[in-house]
Amino acid sequence: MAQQKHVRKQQQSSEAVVSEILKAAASEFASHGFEGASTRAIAERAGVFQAQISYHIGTKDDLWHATIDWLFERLRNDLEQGFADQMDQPIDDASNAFADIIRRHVKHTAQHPELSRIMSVEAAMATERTKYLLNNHVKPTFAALRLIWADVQAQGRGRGLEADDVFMLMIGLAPLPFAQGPLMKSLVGKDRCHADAHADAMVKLVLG
Amino acid sequence: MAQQKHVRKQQQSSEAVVSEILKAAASEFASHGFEGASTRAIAERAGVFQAQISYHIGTKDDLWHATIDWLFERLRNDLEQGFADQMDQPIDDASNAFADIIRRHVKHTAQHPELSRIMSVEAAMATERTKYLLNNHVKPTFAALRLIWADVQAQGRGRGLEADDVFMLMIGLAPLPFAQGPLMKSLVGKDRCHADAHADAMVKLVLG
DNA sequence: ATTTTATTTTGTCAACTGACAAAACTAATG
DNA sequence: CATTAGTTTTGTCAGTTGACAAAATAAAAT
Repeated sequence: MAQQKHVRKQQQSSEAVVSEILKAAASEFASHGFEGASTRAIAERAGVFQAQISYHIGTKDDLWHATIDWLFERLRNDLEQGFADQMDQPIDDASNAFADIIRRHVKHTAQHPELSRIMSVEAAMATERTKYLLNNHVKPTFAALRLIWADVQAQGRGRGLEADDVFMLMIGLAPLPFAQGPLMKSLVGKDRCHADAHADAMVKLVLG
Repeated sequence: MAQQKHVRKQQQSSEAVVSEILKAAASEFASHGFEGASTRAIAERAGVFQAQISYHIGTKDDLWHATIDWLFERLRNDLEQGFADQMDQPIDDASNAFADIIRRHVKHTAQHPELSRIMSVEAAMATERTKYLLNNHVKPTFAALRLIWADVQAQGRGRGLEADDVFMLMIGLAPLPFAQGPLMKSLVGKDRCHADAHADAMVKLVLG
């Protein structure tokens, strides 16, 4: 029973450690919710000590906020290009631009379902965390989308849907096959869980 | 500091106690997930002692299963009438029958959002609990719906949607304004969170 | 009225949780 | 090299958790 002391790891850059922690935290928060996730499990998954979370980030609450910021930044980076394309030709073909955004969004939730999962867990609760999510990330993002959707409507496209309807579809329907994969895969045809197919279905539903 | 001893409660029927516990459990599981919910909080909310959960129901896992069974039974009771109507006139007007089911379902999720919340939390995880949910409740329910949807399609209705698409809409979209109320109410117009309006929107989306 | 059964109430336990202090170590700085 | 700052590792703490045993009480059965 030789007490195998931890061999001290080659010291990584601080950012690398933080990044590992955030990645692990996203995963754990997504699976178990804020209260069900344990900082110890997060640390273990990240391959670091629990105390390193305190050191690099702070409390569990701090960790949650840092994780959310990180996840939304990644989402924004993925959507950004769609927005940029739209800015170049604001009047021209808004519905194509919007279709592109939907596709990017679906693709993103397929590759990174954690954010959607965390949101759906938190959205039920009306805590300070929900407010943070809403005010700092969701509202600003949708404010931008609203402008584009107005252009879509001005083109006579969008099947008479209001912007709010579209938001609900994007929040609720886009991530469904991925964020709730284990349930969906057994319930519906698994082709429905492929990102491209689902994106096409979404575009068709929203834009006709 | 007179130690205020608990005055023993007038003994209730066993079923009444169990029912209080299940109601409280649904609420807590919905808000905090399986692992985040504590049996102590559930007991307190139900107005009973923690040990009474062990006595009447068993472990936390037993409690979760009992809660799910209870919630699904209530859902089935609410949908049942729609099914029954459909059975009486199997060929006649399937799309009206389906619209009725959608409306009942939306209404139910509005009045009792707990089940949808629990499902969306569990669906992410692929645990034994997810399997239980799926095999014992979700699959059987949707098997029945599938038959009716086939009739709808035979009538040339249903906007070309496949049964799987409709399931996804019902699982993901129907509960959205209620199960994720705190987020939705601040994001979209709050009229969108009224059961009837949302039911109409759902019917329109699915049946045109 | 006495015994038996059903339920409630109190109390305890080991395991786990978030937080942090202190020590040990590494890498940069002078 | 000596010092300092940055980071990792170990260890500890009070509070919470699920589970259950034991005692106390109520209701039912005899």
